[in-house]
Amino acid sequence: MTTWLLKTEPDDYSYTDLIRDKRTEWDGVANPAAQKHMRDIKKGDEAFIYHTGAERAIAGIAKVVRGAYEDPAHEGVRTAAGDVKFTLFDVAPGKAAKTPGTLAEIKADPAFKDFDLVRQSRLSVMPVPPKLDAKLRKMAGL
DNA sequence: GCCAACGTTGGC
DNA sequence: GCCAACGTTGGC
Repeated sequence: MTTWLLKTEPDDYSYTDLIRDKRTEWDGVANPAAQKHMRDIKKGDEAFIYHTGAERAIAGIAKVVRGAYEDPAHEGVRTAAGDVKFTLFDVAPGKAAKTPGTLAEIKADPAFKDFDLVRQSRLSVMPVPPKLDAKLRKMAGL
């Protein structure tokens, strides 16, 4: 069981949209580093949904209802290492955050100093180490 | 609105 | 295969 963090621009797709849809394919990720992480996403994993843009806060947590599978839009494309290059996974809403776990709050805690969200601001899919997972849940009231 | 950090593209 | 130019993301 791994916990992930998924970034989204709420104007494009927000946690509220996920609640409305009840389930969605997490697509639109082209970045190779993010795709590398996505291949490891399994059914039963959980994922914080983080809103970028003006919000910069955790909006809620989602459940992975279908683990990584090949994106039919890019079928047959492989990486140099022979992995499926483009995968998708499906998520369903979990709980909405009671309190926003803001980026400012995250940055204020030295434990997050090496976290990808802080270190590599452009990465859109990243694993959350267990210690940070617990802290984030506390911050967001999840 | 700006710009740093990073990815991608295309000419060589 | 390198790298300069260009495009994009996301925090500020």
